[in-house]
Amino acid sequence: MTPMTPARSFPLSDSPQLGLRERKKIKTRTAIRDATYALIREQGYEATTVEQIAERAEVSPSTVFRYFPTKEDIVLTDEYDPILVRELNERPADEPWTESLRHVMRKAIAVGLAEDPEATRIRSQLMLQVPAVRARMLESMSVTGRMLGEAVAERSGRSGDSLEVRVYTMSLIGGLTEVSLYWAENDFQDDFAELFERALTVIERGLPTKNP
Amino acid sequence: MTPMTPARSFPLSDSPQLGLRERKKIKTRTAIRDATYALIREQGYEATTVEQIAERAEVSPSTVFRYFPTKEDIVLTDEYDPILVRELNERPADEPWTESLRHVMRKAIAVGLAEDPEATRIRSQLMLQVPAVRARMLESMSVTGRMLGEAVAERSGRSGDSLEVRVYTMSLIGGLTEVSLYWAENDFQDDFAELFERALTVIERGLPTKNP
DNA sequence: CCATGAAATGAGAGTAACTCTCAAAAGATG
DNA sequence: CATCTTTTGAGAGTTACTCTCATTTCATGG
Repeated sequence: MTPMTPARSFPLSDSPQLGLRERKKIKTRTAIRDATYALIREQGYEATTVEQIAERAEVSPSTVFRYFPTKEDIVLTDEYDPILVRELNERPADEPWTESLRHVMRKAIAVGLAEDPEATRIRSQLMLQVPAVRARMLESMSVTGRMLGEAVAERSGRSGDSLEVRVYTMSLIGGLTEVSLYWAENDFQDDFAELFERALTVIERGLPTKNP
Repeated sequence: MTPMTPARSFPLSDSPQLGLRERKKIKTRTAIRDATYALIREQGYEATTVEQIAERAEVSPSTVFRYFPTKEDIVLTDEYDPILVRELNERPADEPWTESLRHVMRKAIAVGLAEDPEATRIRSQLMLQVPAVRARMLESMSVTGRMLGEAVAERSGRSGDSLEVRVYTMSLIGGLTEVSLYWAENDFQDDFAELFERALTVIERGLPTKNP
């Protein structure tokens, strides 16, 4: 659920019994991300260079690239996909899986919006304005799609590699991405959850013809 | 329908009463594309530099960038989107528009496969292997989606900007993109048109649950 | 057929995202 | 504290892409 989940790494205040090394890694990771968001807010995406990001995050440019393969990824990457899938697997097994999906997505959206609304908004905005970001976003959505596909497959008694499952999940993802775009285009004025419900309805039931 | 349409420019043997200038432009355009396809076939995508492309096409690197904004676009761009939309608009107005879509897509696929099967295959392959290409492909599909959306909107008595139309077309596009990927992954052994039909069915009717 | 204007091209310099390599720094471990 | 491993920084190199300007190439009217 890349577009509406927050950017932060994990639990961040409580870092359990991880070694100092691991904790530092998490810290630089979020430092880089925070620096990036700040700079983008100030100057926009294109004007922000990786060198500037490195400077503000107080690391070397090399390190930035070690943590994020591309500049777009700094903005886009999150760690919520596995959580999302786990959540889906925990739904009661006899629930129709479209309904499960609905629940899980709804929850993901709620959490994302609550936990880091700014990041969520910045992401959607960039998705709208910067083609490279949008492209990469779709790409990463397709990864999410594959994970969902696995879960869906299990439930629906098909293989995750089957054409049917893949087409279905990707069409789902494609549709939902469009919701984010629509939301951003209208300056975040609509209620995201409601847009999402409408979208799900369309995807499930198709587009009723108004003039037959 | 970017992924399954050929790369060639227009009519190419018969260049009507276009000025010499226009004809030359078309020629360099296809020269660049042909050079690119050839080099990719020989060395792969990453290993092929724009400089090499320019050299083989006998133009300067500057010119390559004048014709195609990015390297990925050389592979991906086609001029069939408007044709596709026109075709859609020419379907009988009383035909259910899902049926119209079906017809039009089917035709696009047939034409694309017939006219330039190699380009079609190379594209799908690159989409599979090169993330940058796949990303850009999805991006360009979303443009196609918007055009389709306009047409669909007119038919279904909604605005092309409505959330419903946008979600619907993007989910359609997303699903169909997945068909190309699936096809490429399985080494083009399946019958594309048949895969496409199966995908449309899933999109229209949803995924029937096998174990309720 | 040539002169003038407009458009396309090439050459070259510049930027910024990435990649690779290697030596120095910092955390883990006994 | 000594050693081993992982992480970092520095720097050089590649390549996609941008901009500018002089030169060439086509279009056009006389």
